Amino acid sequence: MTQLQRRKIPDAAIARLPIYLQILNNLAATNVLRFSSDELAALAGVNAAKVRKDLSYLGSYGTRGVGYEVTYLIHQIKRELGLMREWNVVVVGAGNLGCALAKFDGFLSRGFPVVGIVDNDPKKIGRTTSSLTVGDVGDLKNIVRDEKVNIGVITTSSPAAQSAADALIEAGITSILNFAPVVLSTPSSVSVRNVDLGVELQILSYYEQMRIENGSKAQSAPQLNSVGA
Amino acid sequence: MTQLQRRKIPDAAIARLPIYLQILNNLAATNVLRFSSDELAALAGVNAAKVRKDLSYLGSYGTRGVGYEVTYLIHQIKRELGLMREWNVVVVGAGNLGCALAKFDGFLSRGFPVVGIVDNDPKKIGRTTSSLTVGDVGDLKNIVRDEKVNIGVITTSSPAAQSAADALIEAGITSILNFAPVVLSTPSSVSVRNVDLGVELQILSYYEQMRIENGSKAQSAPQLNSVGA
DNA sequence: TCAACTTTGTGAATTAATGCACTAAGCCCT
DNA sequence: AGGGCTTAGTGCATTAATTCACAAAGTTGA
Repeated sequence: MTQLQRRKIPDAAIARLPIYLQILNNLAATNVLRFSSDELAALAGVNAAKVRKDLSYLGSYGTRGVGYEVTYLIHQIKRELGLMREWNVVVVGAGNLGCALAKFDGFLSRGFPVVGIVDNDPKKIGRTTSSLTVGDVGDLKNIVRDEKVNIGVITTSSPAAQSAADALIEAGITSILNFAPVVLSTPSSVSVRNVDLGVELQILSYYEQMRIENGSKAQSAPQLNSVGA
Repeated sequence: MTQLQRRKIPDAAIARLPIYLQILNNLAATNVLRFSSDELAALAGVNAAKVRKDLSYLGSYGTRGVGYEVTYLIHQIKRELGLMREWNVVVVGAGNLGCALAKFDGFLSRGFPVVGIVDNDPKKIGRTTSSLTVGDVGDLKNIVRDEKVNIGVITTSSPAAQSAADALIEAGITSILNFAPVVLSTPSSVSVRNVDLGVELQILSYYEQMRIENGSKAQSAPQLNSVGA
């Protein structure tokens, strides 16, 4: 294998590419053909040099004096992020949130079809929600194999989250989106992103309190979150 | 005002304090009295030196050779994050997600009671969801004043999100949690945290693709997210 | 054809975050 | 009372991320 190892893009830049992509999709929808780093920076609320540097990690796709082509850049960002294909998702935990996500069309529309939902509660297994029937968490391995699942979403209660993660990993999943407010213990070969609303509110609380204490001289919260592994 | 400006804690540390807090609450619930930086580091999945540095921003509350007291540290973290009081929340957008959040008890249990929910759709206004009646977005200013709202949560569609933000800001809100996949334009005096599931999935997609391309030698996704302002 | 203008791409400086490694401090046991 | 052990606190080196500022490259118009 003399194949070139993929150029390493900084994590911080990777986290911004989806935001650029979303903005460019909006531009494309309004028939904008080109954009400059200044324009995208204004729309994304970041520094223009940062935009140029981020885009430069994809390759040299701009034209000096002109800017970047919307559709071409969309293509390049999608290629880099691995969005030229679909990634199948299974939801573990068929509670309020899990069911809401299973029927949420934002997943499918962005290329992440939810192909299964499971639970460990016999009362929930067998129920149908938006064309999916809740399966048994014990069948996860079969579901992952048969449905070619790539990503697991955990929407269980906190106490059940770790065993849900264990089951997903046992089934061969290497990417997890975790909504339970716990720190999952996983091998380093597995990617975990945490979404914890309580954490977000508590961060806001800090900056809000600071504004109150220091008058309004205080800084605001940074707009990127961090989800610890 | 010769009052000392509050010690500046790095943003990265602020984003970790809620995670420590959650772990310490679990320890307290199992009657653990003390912990060392090593133990908390293992539970939080971070470096022990980082834990010590983060906690040192709160003050010098550990005892060398012994560790930290669970309940005392909980108190200190809550004080620093502004969690000694409740912060009232209003939800803008009474769709699936908005209603789910309004009845989500994780908000209340962490000190963020949802005191109101509004929409601009006459068909939704007047409906009742878990002890709350959906109000008119036009009444936001009154609701914010009467209910002493501190934080606004945006769960509208993407096109409506900016005007929801404008309405919240007009009503005097300075902290916003945004679920719509758009970059809000807000004055720098307002704190915005974005939660975008599509972005999270796309970040996972990148690292998943990298694992496929480079064998499993590839790195995993960082576990902290970033939500740009 | 060339000068003026625009905008990318990037080296280099700066700032922020991380993690090592050591010192300081307190406990415990003999 | 004192030596050995443990662990907090932190200065410093390293790494990562951001931002500046400018050269390179292309466009446009005269």
